[in-house]
Amino acid sequence: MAKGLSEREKLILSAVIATYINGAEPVGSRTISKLKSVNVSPATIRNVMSDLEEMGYLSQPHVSAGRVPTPQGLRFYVESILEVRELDERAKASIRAGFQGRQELEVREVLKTTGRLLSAASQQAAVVSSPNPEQEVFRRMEFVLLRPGLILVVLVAKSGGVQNRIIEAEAELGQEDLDKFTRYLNELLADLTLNEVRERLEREMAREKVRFDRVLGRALRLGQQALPWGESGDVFVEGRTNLLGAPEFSDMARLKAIFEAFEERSTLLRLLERSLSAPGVQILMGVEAEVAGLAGLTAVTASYGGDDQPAGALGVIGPARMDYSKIIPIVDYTARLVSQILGARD
Amino acid sequence: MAKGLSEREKLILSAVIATYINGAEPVGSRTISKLKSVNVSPATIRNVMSDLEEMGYLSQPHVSAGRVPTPQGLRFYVESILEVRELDERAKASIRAGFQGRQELEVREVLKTTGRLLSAASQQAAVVSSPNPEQEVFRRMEFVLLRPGLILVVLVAKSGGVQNRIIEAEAELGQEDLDKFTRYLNELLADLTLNEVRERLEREMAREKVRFDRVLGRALRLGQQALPWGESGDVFVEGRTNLLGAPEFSDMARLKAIFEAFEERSTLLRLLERSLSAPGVQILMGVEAEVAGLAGLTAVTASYGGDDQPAGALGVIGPARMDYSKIIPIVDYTARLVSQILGARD
DNA sequence: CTCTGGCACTCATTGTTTGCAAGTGCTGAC
DNA sequence: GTCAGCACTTGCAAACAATGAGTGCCAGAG
Repeated sequence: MAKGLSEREKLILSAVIATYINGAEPVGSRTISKLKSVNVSPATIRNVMSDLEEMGYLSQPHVSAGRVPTPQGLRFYVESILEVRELDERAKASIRAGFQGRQELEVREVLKTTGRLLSAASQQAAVVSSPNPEQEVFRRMEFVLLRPGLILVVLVAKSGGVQNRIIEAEAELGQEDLDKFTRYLNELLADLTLNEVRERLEREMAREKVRFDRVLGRALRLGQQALPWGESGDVFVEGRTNLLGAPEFSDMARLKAIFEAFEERSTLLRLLERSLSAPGVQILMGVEAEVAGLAGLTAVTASYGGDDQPAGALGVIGPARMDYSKIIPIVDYTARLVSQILGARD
Repeated sequence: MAKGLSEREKLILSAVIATYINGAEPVGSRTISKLKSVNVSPATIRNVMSDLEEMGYLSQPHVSAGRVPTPQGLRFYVESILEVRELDERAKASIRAGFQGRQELEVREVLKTTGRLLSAASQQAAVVSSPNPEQEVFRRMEFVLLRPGLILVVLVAKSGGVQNRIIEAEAELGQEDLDKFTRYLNELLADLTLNEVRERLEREMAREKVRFDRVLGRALRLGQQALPWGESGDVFVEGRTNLLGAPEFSDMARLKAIFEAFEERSTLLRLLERSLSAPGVQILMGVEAEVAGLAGLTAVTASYGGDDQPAGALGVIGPARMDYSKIIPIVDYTARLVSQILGARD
């Protein structure tokens, strides 16, 4: 990317962006010249700004307004100029504190808490996806008879994640049968990933068919019914109200579109999945290409879980105009923390 | 309540309210006089309106604007004039259809679906509270060892409701011990309500102390830890975006207050709890007294579960200006439907 | 006694004009 | 290359008039 910016140009681009970030208004040359880090006259700044505009990093809403960074300008700023400092200890402590006493919670609760902390720390909306069920390691499966023909299955992963579902079955099965099934399946499937569980069930069913063992066959069939087949994971969204303050969302129609986009779990999920492939913090600017309603917003995301095999992802969504130098380390730190908390369970 | 309204006054009050409901704007005498159900001149209507204003049922935003119903006017209308017709079969069918194939879902899923259907049918925000855990009937309890000292407890109610939590325990407990506990407790607690479970556990603990049986004592202690102590139920909120369309929420600050109020589960819960005591549909107008952020909104709620012993409540929250003749039967029908679906499991 | 047409009056709203402030681009001097 | 100065553009706010919706009241008809 065009490293061809002079130090002065970088300085002024940063200044414009920084000022824009906490003002949400076009910034003019005079404003910049008054900053103490800048020691040139407004006229000079105008010249530089004009150059930057030609390069596509700034733009003017109208002729006699100040400049506003373009998405491209922001991207360049984030990638080439911004230096991400470590999160200061106080902020870290405050995030950690939010998890205090929560280590013993169920995975879903941990992720919800994560969302809350993330949105509180960033003052933006936060999204957290639940771990990919395919990678979970089987811990235990339990059948509970609710009434004849209706069975509650509880599937526990090693991470502490729990999935419940209710399935139908032959009416004559009693709780004792189910207990037998439970013991059999738990033995058979111990310590496999869900993918392996699936395979193992298939294999065993083929085998049982040969041996013609009715009881075990039934158990295996129930086991199969209980698995989450191609079910996509959950997404937790927290802190949407943080977006309501921002002046760029004073337009009702737009706001509505944004909130509706947040209801669409599947698109959010796809958005988060993008950051599973790469390590570290990812920044998606102007999410417009992907998600209709989120046009003009920016997502800062990171994956959690193992670096090699990430389980899920989390992130922050807000106006393109957000304080990246603060938010990037927040997302980064939170992702590490979540990895650590969930990781401690394996 | 002042039944002292003449037929004509009632007619005009209804007309004003009906017009206001789908216009959101002050309505004037001429507008009313043009309705075909009204056969008097604007001047007469003005006189009547003036009387109604004196009685506190209408008010004028400013001298030369039309009239707007006051909360008192709306209340009178709903209580004394409005006749709630049965929901038409098509609307019923459409709600029922939403539950199709969902009967087998876990309680939480049923309630979430309920919220979605309710908000879709009413075009307002919907709230649904989960059944009061105290009244649930114990079905089964299961301990799963996640790692030494950390135990996942799965508590299944007869209704199919599941509660998971993770508790700490002595590190030396193995899964076999836990299985023993499970069998013992499930036997001991079968078919009790959670309240009774609590008592039973206390009693048994006192007894075991005398008998000094370490193992069973431990089991009982674990059982106690697993119970939801004074945990308030969940509230599901759906369809908040429906509120974004309404013109009365174009004010940003107000909107923010409203959305923040929706985040406050406990206040919503308190709101819903009010309708547990009375049967049928309840209407809370201008929820302001109770919940700060929801000022000027109206809640239409009903309880579900048994009539004598309601389990939870659900409702719709929207601007005071909502189509009560449509919404009341929707809430009513949905509540019955949910009662039926969840009831079928006992 | 009730209803209604007519009329004067009140105000929010809308459109227009005008002045102001912010900001730019350009030019010419250092 | 830097910068002061100046002419020019444009959004925005204030001021003002015109518009129109709606009311209250009065006097006359039924």
